[in-house]
Amino acid sequence: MPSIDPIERTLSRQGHRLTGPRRAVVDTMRLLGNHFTAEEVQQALPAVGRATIFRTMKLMRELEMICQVVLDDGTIVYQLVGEDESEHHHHVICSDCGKVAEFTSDGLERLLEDVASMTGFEVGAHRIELYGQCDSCQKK
Amino acid sequence: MPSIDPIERTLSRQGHRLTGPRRAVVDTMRLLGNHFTAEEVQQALPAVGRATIFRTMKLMRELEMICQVVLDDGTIVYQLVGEDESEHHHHVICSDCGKVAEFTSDGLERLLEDVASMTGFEVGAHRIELYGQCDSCQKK
DNA sequence: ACAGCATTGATACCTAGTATCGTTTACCGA
DNA sequence: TCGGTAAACGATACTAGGTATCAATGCTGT
Repeated sequence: MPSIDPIERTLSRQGHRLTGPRRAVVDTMRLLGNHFTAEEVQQALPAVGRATIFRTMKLMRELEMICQVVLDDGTIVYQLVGEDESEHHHHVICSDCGKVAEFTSDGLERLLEDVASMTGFEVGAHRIELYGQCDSCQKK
Repeated sequence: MPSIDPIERTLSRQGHRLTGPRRAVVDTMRLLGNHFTAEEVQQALPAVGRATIFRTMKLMRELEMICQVVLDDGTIVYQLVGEDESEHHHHVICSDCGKVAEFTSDGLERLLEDVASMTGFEVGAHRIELYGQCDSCQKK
């Protein structure tokens, strides 16, 4: 009996069990909105064990259901990935409110190829994060 | 009586004391070569307190004498910044041997400006790290 | 409906770093 | 060169974010 929920569907289709704690974690992430820390998820779910929260988040990261974002001060937040936007993308992060936005850029990818060949590296992955002020924080 | 060492010179010119532990940390970093973790510095200097290692490394980061590099698995290494290459740059990291190389790219900077205006963000800082195989690891 | 294995919670542990605090020491000025 | 003093020190305890262990629980295919 596949659930209607796309995240839960993907989990079970990938051979993972659909347990109460997992559903709770997914629901909580949606409640928390744009971005959240592991600790926020944890505090919202005192009934779920700490290890389970981290295990579930790790699983979701592996299945690319959430992505990890490193803020400029080094703290780590996560964001749910929508079905449509699951393609390769990067993040712009507001240093004031912490809001995380996404962007894609073909130009960027091409430029990275150039850099790769210049340095003699064969580049497989990258981490790109931009920090600044979102438009609403600029207005304040 | 300014010392001949450029790093030590900068330290004292910026109003910081030139202590034994600080000299030891700087020397050790040079011995460790291309890149090193805080733990490696620590283990090479059992006589120096753990807190002092981290305090010194934090200070050096603030004075931009070393830069922090996040590896693809999340571990953090550091690299001494040469006097000449102290300008804005990014890192290419070998996933096999951990070697850290640097690059600069005006094109990249320009592209990031574009992305910024597209998303409505005013971007102040960024974190860019490329992961791959360096030429010598490719040959193996 | 039930066996079996994935998953769980509790707990201990880990890495990377910061805070506190009483002691030591580099440095500047006399 | 000799203090006085604030900066820096080591030891220690603590934090954040995450992993390892292991016995108990509970999904799920048949």
